[in-house]
Amino acid sequence: MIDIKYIRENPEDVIGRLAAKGYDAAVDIENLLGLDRERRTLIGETEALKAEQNRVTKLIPKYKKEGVDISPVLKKMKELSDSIKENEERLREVEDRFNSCMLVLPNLPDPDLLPGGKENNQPLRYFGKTPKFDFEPKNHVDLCTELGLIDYKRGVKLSGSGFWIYRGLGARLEWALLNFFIDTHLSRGFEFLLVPHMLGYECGLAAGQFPKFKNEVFWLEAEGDERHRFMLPTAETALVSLHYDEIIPESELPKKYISYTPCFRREAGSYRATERGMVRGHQFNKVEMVEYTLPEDSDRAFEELVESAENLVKLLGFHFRTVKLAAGDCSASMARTYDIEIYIPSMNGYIEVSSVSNARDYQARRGMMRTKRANGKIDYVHTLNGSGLATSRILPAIVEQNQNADGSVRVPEVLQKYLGFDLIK
RNA sequence: GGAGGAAUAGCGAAGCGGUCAUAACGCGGCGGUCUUGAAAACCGUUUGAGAGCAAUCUCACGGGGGUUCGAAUCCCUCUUCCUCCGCCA
Repeated sequence: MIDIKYIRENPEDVIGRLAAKGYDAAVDIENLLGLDRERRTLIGETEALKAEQNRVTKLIPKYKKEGVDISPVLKKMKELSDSIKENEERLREVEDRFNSCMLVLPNLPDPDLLPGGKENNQPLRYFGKTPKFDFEPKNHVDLCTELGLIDYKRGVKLSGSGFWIYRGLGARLEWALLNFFIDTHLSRGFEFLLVPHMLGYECGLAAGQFPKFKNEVFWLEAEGDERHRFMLPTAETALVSLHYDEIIPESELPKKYISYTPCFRREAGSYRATERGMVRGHQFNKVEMVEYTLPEDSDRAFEELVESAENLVKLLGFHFRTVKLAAGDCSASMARTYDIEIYIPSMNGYIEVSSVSNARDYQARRGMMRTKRANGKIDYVHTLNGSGLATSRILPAIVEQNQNADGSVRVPEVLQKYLGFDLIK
């Protein structure tokens, strides 16, 4: 959520910055400010009525004691009570509309981002060298199938399109990757959490994924179950809701968390050849990093998170690049995002393996996540998140970038201690 | 699944239709007095949200609704926790 006070005082700036995200907010903002005025007027009126009600209510027992006839007072009070109820009903209606307007407004992008979409993303730095092959390299789907790492057919048999099964060395490679990620994060001071894989609605709301992406997740329905639960689309949803409605003492910040979870997404997988295989599925494994910081520390924390993600890809020995996203390519909740993109030979291009973002106070406002300063002042915290990493694109990259002419695949050095061998054949 | 009980500030807990939510009382935290320092003792202080330039006002006793002039207190409903019984990997 954007600060309503900021919107009130700088509507032009808000409209301009959201335009950079490709979001035309002019009508929304005008509408919102109208509702805001209406809302505040109603609050003022209602509170004056309530103050009067409270004042007289305190006098009634006194009157009773003195034996005064209070029936005319009670009659007036009944009228007062009725008009308060009437006002409150109107207020609730206005506030409902106001809140839904507030909730759909995306976060403001940082001013230094280029406006526009993907085409304006800026690569910041490159690592490693483009792999060269003196043979015709195979794509990861063929490699994984031939080496028996992934069983695509039976995954589809069990659950339908968009699911696969890791088996044998493939399952071990997957597990080794996850352990490597977790161990590396642990050495950098993250706390490791294993969270529920199904979450209540308010988690998605705080993270900023709902109401917009309500239809992008898998909902669970059970007879007689009042609680609306969904399979989490990323551990970010859980980790960002961890401190929902809490005030964290300044001394406990920053909080640095990682979690491993499968991620469940409905997004219809593309059938383009370039996105075959495990690049986009309904379920994939990911280690997620989430950090809560003081507002003034979030820029530094952001650079650290980017570096944490880069470090993993670097240690795996990949050729990759880090890209600063244009405003329009950042997701709705985020003020800035850097993607780490890895080179996939069969696509002759880069695909995202990690996305690191700073939400600033956008998620904190939605989830009432605050900090109390040593001097007693209460501030919203900043939340940041980044994948560190999703395996579904790392494993294809490993088999493609590390393939040999005979169809075998070299195991990255950092994974060898988890697997106990250096070649998959 | 069945039967009971409970939810009040950081924690424990009192209040059970109005004069105790400016939330008693206790613990903890913070500041101070005393002390070479500490402990003890004593004194003070310690929830958050919203409206308003401000004075000030409003809201919150697990969530939501209702009864009433007035609800922490009565009623309905949901959630969570505890005790007992049943079932179960």
